[in-house]
Amino acid sequence: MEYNFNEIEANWQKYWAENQTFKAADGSEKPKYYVLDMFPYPSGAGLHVGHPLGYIASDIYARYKRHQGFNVLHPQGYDSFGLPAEQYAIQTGQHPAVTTETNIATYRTQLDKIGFSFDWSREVRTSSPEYYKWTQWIFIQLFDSWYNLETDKAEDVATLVALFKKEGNATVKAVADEDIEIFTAEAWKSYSKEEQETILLKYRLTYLSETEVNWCPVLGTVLANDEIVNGVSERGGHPVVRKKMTQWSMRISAYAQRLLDGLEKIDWPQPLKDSQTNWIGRSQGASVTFEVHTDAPSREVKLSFKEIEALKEKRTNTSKAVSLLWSKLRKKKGTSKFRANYTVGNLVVDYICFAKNTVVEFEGKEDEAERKAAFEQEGFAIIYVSSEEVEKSVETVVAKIETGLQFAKPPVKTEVDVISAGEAYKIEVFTTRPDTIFGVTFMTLAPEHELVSKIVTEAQKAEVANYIEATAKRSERERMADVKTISGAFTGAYAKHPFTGEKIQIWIGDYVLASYGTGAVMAVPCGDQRDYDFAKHFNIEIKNIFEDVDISEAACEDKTAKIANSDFLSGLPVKKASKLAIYEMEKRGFGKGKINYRLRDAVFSRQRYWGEPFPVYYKDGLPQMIDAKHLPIVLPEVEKYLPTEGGAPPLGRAKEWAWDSRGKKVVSNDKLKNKTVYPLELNTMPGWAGSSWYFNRYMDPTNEGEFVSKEAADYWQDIDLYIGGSEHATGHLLYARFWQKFLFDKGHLPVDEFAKKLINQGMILGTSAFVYRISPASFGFDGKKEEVSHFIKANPVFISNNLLNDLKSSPDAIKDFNEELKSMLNGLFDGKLVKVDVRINEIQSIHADVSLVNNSDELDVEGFKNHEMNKDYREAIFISDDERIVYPDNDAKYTVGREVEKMSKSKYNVVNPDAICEQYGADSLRLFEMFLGPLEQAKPWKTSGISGVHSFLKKLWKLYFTNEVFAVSEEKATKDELKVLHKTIKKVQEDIENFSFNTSVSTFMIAVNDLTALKCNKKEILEPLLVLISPYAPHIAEELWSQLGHTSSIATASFPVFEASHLVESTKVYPISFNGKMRFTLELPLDMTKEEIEKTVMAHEKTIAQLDGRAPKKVIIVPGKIVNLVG
RNA sequence: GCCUUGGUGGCGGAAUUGGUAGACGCGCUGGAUUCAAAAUCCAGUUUUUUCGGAAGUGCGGGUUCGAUUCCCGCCCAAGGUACCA
Repeated sequence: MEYNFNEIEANWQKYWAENQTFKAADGSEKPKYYVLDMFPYPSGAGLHVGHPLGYIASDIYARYKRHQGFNVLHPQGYDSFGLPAEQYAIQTGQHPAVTTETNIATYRTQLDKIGFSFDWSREVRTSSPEYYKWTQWIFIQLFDSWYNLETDKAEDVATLVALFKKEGNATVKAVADEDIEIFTAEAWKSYSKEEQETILLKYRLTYLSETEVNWCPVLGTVLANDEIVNGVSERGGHPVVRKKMTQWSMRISAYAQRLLDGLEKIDWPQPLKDSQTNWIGRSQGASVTFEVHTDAPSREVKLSFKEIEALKEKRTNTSKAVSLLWSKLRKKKGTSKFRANYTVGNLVVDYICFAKNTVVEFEGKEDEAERKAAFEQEGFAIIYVSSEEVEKSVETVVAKIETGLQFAKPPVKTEVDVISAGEAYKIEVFTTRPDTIFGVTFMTLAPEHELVSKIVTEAQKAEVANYIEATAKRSERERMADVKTISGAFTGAYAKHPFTGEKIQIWIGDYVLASYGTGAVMAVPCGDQRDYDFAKHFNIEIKNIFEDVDISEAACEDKTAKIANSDFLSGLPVKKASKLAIYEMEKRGFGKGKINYRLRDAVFSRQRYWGEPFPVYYKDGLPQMIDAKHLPIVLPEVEKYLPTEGGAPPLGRAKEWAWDSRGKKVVSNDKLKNKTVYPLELNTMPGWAGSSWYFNRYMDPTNEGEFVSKEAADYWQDIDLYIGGSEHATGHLLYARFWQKFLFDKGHLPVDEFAKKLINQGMILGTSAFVYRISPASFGFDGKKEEVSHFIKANPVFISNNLLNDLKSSPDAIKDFNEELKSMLNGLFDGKLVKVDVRINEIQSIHADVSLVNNSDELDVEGFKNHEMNKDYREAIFISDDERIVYPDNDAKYTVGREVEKMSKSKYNVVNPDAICEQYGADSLRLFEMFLGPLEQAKPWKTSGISGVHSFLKKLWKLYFTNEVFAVSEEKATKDELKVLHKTIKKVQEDIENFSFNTSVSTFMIAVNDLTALKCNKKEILEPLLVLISPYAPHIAEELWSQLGHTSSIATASFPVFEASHLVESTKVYPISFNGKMRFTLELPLDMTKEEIEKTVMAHEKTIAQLDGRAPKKVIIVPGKIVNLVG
């Protein structure tokens, strides 16, 4: 009987579908195992051989786990919202749902042909309303939650409101917007509902905000950072600009630390973990606040930091009163704002109010008279208070100060400006090197920094404005490409060094990014190369604060250098100095330890049609959630899929897109004039919304009451093995982890990481084929110009790859070839050709369809000429390797050039799995894809190799047949046969568990070769062999299994058990090596002692020959392994 | 630049904790079978060689009786990331 794979495979695929062989049972007694592939986006192009690679691997694992007795969940579905269907809709008017449906059908047919053991009863599609109902529900949950840093998890907004009611927001530790104002419980209660809502929006895990987004005008939508490559859109390569828009955002930054920590407990590939780690970008350091002087201050501090400290120490024993009074004064705002411990001249005042030019001093200092004179000279009024009166009644003292202030003069502006501290600006910076604070010699702000316009001096205004304009003009892309050029402008303003009080110039420069940290840096030129370059370029002071380090050429970024010239930090190593610096900053109130993350909140709005609608309507400009029981809010119909003329998203075209809050349903826009009808959100959700939780839906795919039931989630828990591409590292895989953690926090899921183990399958690359066209300019014709160009156009000349390589190798070869070619072509061109001058660098490479090339790289020339994409080459002339013109009736061969590239339609290197299944069978395809190489590695596809695995299957088949008749013997297996079987069991089991599928294919080949050589047809061997092979080649295994007389699927058989006893040997073929090099082998009994081995080896003739009379210095014998003689 | 992964025949790739480098397959060469082709089977296939052997896993060192494997320094390729303070 023939191995008729087409028939066998079709039969078994039908059997599996009809019998639901791979349906996963809920709540089974068996242990669970969840194997998942990243679900595909069903594109119009269908599958190519690269797509199933991961699916085959996971299928092998799933089938293996079933043989091991696990209840395996191995589902599949479609990530069916997406841009291509929408763009197709824009071009053709075809509804994306229709396109998607068609594409899914194609995918399903293709997938079915490969024989996957998917449980299709659990299929999900992100674009189906039954599914996105729950995506919308999760969105509402996020809206209803805030992140409590106290408990370090997401909580219901109700708990936040309760806190506000009780104690205001000063004590609440939450991840929230930056611009939160502090309010008391009373204030909260007094706010209107709208005001309260506006405040709450700043705390919610999904929130509306005016965000600068990546707007792509051509696509008419916002793009995520990972959708932009080199400054242009990933899809289509269109330009991208920054634009401010009101958008939904996800507060993923709240989870930055937990996303980082979680990586430690999951078994994911290191490169993937690393890219998530980099993406989150945690850096530890300090945030430091610098005060700004808008011009050179007259009251420049002349004291060193130590002196100031000494002065403070000297103050009379009033600390209790001092702090008590400060606790009241510090709360004052506006023109009666006070500062403590500020310096005026050489003195440290107790409190100072710059707006009113008044100082408040405690009585009883020994140098009181001196101080009084000094303050008055500087133009300050003085209010004296005593410790006793403060301790008696601090309120009275505050009242007294307030009265005093009323009579105080406003500050006099003198020629040299005073510190305008009443309107003092503060610049907050983030640094990872607080230890280098004494090396700060200037500050740099991003040109977009909001303070720039406020602090710039008159004199510098023009220059700064020019610079800002120049940088704004340059696109993000240009700025990135041009890293070398140093540019910047001086603002004219100065900051005060918080420790030394020294004047520090404030610059702006585009090397500082507005989007990272605070958009401002403290520049330490001696310790940071960019600051160093900037300082050198603009001639700014570079202060060396490192011990014994030469910084005349470059900054010292070495973290082992000791700090010097840094007051109290001098002599300390980096780590200690950092800690101490932070400690001091915190003590003095201008800085604190801080952890900064690069991870930004994720923009969640897309101006597209084909995505999940938001369950949101707007009332008085504030977003309102639609109650969960009215979900799903179904995507409305539109007549066109483009943005509206007014620039609103496509949903702005929908006629039925308003929410009737009384009727609780979506109604026509006409009803908007009614009081209870409100406009619905026009944006849709991004592609990652649906894919961030789908793995949980497979656990309970048809549940209408919950996104997943508690029982299902408790049973299935998480994915045990997740297989997919590494391109999702910072997109899908990060967002999905975020949602999982959120849903875990809210008690909806039992685990906070969704996939225990993840494997990235490598990409299968295409092997493109090239033909080489000689440039038309190489030919000279005798005739009119038009005739010439016509000739060249009609008759392109191609030379073969081998010929091209010959020509490349020597200039003489080209000369000869020119003559040869001229005479050859003149035969065709009636002698009109007068000149041939081939230039190698002008030869054009053109992709040829790989299906036209055979295994020896020879092109089907006629096929190429008739290919639908090669209309211009119908009359082309092909020159073969041996310099002949290729005709169908001669045997001249044209070889193509080969290059490995990404598989893509435009490169004509796509190989379709259907054709392979048709020609060799699905089992061959499956084996071959695994045999290509290690799963995680990128590897080129070469169809030629498939014959190897195909003939292996034929050999396997033959083992079960004698003279074309199925014949398996019941006889007992021999020792040798059992050895082959058990060697195979051991190796295959190890390989599967290590995901080393390529090596198990060769193990099967060895086994079948060995058994063929042994002429083995024993059931005892051949039956378990089928179970071993069935995960890889399930169709042939099922067929032979049933021929053996089994009535149930081989999927129910248990995996053969390895018995070591079959592999026990009595002898060992020892490699005998000399100085570590194997020279010959010697078979010796394993029970020989070291001494006996040495004696036998030394007596051997080859040993004597090798040693050539010398005695070995040393003899190393590892029994059972090796003998090594050292000479 | 930084991070990660890799570098082994003509090609895809094996080599489990340091112990016979090149398994298995493709391709190629020769042979058998055939009217012929396909299919199938057999032998050979790292390089070099004076046919004894010798060299050999990107390069240069090191540890070891012994290194593709471990350590140090470099080169190259692929992927990620980027004025990240």
